[in-house]
Amino acid sequence: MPELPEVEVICRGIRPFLIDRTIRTIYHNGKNLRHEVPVEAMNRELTNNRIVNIERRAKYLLLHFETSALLIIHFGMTGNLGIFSRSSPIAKHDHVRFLLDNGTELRFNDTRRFGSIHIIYPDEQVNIEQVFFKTTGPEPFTDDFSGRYLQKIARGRSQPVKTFIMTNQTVAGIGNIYANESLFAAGIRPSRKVNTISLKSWDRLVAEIRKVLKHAISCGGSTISDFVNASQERGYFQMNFKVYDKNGQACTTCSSTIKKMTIGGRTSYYCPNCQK
DNA sequence: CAAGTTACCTGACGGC
DNA sequence: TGCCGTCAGGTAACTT
Repeated sequence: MPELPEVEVICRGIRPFLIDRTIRTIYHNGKNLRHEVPVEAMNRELTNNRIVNIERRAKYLLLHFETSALLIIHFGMTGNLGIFSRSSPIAKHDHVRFLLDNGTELRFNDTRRFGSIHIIYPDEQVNIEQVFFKTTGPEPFTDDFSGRYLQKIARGRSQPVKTFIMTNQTVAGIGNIYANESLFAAGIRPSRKVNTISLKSWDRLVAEIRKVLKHAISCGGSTISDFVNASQERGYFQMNFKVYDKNGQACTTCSSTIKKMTIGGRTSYYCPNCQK
């Protein structure tokens, strides 16, 4: 579920419930995620520690603590965070729960367990960008993400553009849904080789990626099956999908039939008339 | 090195 | 009703 817009929605949703709250107890159901859950380290570093800031970087959520300890959470395909009262029933796949000083709990739920939780120690006063995010590309909304930048790193490569923009080294946060939707908005076929794309098209793609992501955030993200924000409300950007999961349907622009193909192992959708 | 493939895990769905 | 194959928002470790 969570691409950049959904992680941003999670971030904005939990922030008001967590800033200046102190963690009292951490519970783990024993199941590992993509990596081993750092239970010992979390207990030691985060118990009785106050959350001072929460931010998103790429598809990760960063919780900053008073001691400078940092909790980094990735959501994989099905991960999510929610705020619950301590007494509300524990859901299946609630793997980690953080009991706060006001009796509420932050719960990490992840059906498929492709998510991950990392902890960065306060004494590791390293630049997180140069360590944890050293291979992560620019955020889509910053100035270093530009048509010129994409053209430069695409030089000498023959990858399909969809795979290229879904690679987090190229740009952070774009997954399968928003790659498909952005390429439609920019009029570029997902299978198009990156070394055949003009600067003008790269510029247009950058602009459309920003537009699509911002629109999705304003809609509370996309809920395909079960994504909800911190208050258990569904997103509705799926109402605005133009091509994603629209195989066989009429293009909203030209009425041509939307096609489906597999690129880099991921299902891709496009309008054969609007996207060249 | 770039690019393509596979594995990780659970659940939903369609066909038989 | 149930069994089986396929597919799903991601990513990293493989192989080619």
